[in-house]
Amino acid sequence: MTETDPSQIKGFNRARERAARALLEDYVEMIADLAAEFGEARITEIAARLGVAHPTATKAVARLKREGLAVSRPYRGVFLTEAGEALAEQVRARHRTVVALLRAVGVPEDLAELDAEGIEHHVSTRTLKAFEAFLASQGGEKG
Amino acid sequence: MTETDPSQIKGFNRARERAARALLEDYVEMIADLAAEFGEARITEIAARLGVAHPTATKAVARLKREGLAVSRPYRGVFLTEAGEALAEQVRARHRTVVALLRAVGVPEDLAELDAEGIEHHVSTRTLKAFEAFLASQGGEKG
DNA sequence: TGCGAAATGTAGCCTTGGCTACAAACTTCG
DNA sequence: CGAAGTTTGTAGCCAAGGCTACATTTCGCA
Ligand SMILES: [Mn+2]
Ligand SMILES: [Mn+2]
Ligand SMILES: [Mn+2]
Ligand SMILES: [Mn+2]
Repeated sequence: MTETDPSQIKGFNRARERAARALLEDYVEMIADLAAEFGEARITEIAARLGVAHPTATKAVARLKREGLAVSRPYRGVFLTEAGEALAEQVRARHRTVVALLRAVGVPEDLAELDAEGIEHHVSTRTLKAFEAFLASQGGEKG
Repeated sequence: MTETDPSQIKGFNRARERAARALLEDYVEMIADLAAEFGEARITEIAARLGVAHPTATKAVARLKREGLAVSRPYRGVFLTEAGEALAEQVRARHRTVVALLRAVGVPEDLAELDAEGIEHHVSTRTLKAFEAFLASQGGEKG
């Protein structure tokens, strides 16, 4: 009896892994936003928009660099590598889809945006596909 | 120009706060499960089901005790306080609703269960209400 | 041009949440 | 009843992600 359910463990482990990646994803997305707006992402601006102190942003960017997602030189802006750009695009698309799904099931826009910031990091690729299919069916039905 | 959007900061801050609570919530839910099944929750069993080493579970339980959610004596089982029970019930209900919503928009059952383990912690009360309303409307429509 | 303000870097601290290794207590059973 | 096995506790390590305080560099402008 009482065999520990492996799929339950899997769920917890996955949630932990995704939580660990969440920060990286938000930084990458933010850097892409700033690059689009100003041509470069400055540490101070990244920190301000994420609501953290600047040394916190510096540490996170160091981690991005270590993982090959960004590059930077001292006292200069931060730039995404190709891998970083690709991740940013994926993250941004997922964010949009999650917000759209929340809206589609009746969550008010402001709240959808707030909750999506956390939810998005736990939505797997296949679940995202399901969201897209659902949205397509809804869109077609009602216009 | 370029005023930092306060609602965006709010979203990131909220996601961070919720991520910090996620672990506590999973422990409380697990302890409630084990209490229902065995009458008490042992450290070894908690650790096994969450997929962590036992000292990790011990530390987390210490935090639960510090926050008034659980009690325990050395070499004995862990028990929830009234506050802990209340949180467990709330967490369990939210978990069910999140899974149901994912299923309702077309996510396969196994995947819904896996993704819900992470998503649930970022669903606010009002968003949960919206999910329930959506599910009720779906259920009524099709039976 | 150069000085003051702003941005960035760096040092060092804290908490959380992982881990391994080992010590101590409890339980089971011969 | 006591030895062996199981469970729990404890010590100590690590990385991530927060922070403040202070040093240094860059930038804007008088
Ligand atoms: Mn996010
Ligand atoms: Mn996002
Ligand atoms: Mn969970
Ligand atoms: Mn859960």
